[in-house]
Amino acid sequence: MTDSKSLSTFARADHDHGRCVSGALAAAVEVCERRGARLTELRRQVLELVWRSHAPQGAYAILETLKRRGRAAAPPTVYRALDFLLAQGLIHRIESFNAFVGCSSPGTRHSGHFLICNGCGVAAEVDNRRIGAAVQDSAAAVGFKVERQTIELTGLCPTCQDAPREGGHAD
Amino acid sequence: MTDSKSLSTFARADHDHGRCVSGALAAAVEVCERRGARLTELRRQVLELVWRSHAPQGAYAILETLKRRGRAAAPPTVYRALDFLLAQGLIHRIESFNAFVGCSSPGTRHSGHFLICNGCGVAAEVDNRRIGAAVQDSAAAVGFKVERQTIELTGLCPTCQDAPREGGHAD
DNA sequence: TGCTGTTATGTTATAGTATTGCAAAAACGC
DNA sequence: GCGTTTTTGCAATACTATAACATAACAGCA
Repeated sequence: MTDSKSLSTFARADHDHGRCVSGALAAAVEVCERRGARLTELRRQVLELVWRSHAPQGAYAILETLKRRGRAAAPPTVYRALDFLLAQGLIHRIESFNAFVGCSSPGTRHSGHFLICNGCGVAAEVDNRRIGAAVQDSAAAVGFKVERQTIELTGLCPTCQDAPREGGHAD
Repeated sequence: MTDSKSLSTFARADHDHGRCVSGALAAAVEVCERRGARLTELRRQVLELVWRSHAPQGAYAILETLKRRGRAAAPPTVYRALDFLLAQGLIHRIESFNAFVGCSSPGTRHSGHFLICNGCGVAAEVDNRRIGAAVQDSAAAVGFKVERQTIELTGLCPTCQDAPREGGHAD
């Protein structure tokens, strides 16, 4: 009996990740189209790299990969693309890791709450009304007006609890 | 009708901050004594500087102030002192600001949840059972074992809502 | 007191993360 | 096509954090 919903459950290593990526790209095209925002080739590539894994990716890791793929780039190039994607709600920033992860339900209204596994590095986005309600309540009690929520829970996912040494970092 | 408790409400600019500082230092002495941890002069100074304001302080700001007070220091000096204070639960790290703030109830069991004002920069620590419960619940629903919580809500404190342009950053 | 193991601090260098400022190029509206 | 706006390229620099090794301070004890 819970009203929590896992938007992207902890993916097993053997899941078909290609579908995650293509789904995310398709959703991004759709969202940007609807808003008249320009999903340029660079931005599309960066989004794809963020989605490379369910583990949050650092900006410089993305930069390196871009370069290896033949696209000359400097830090601002990547950060600007990331800023765009953040603004469109296509990715989230994980503050406690200085890294970025794909949004599992772009276009819908939600504040990202994350479960991040210390074993495999995967970040799962959850949407739980009770968290949002408790948070709003707590803030309202002291007259605080919330603009942005950063809720990041680190720990161990089910798989890594069972096999603490086998999880391996999902890169 | 709420079970939330503000550990350090949004302090008015005119509050007697000296009492905040001396109280925090006294509590730190007591906590360290009890645990056989060594609150050295350097660590005491750094703790005092973290408590300089209710706005989170960056490591390099602390470093600069230390230097200006005649204590030669390099980054590792400050970071090591901060690590010690974190380990003793005397300060908290605000991930979304890369900064540190004094713990308002050192020695007691709690996971720091913060309300951070974009106007004056002040961070207030709140302890709300419902947030903790909702969070645990949400994690348990997918079999996740939480080790650490990062909960940071940014927005506007009551004062800065009333006078959006007068708040001024509390340094 | 002096020895010794441990903890804390000093110091230099470097790694990692992010932004500023300005110039060139591409896309858009007309 | 032409002027405007947006995006990207590029170089420099700012900000945040740690590694590695040397020295100093401290605690317990012979």
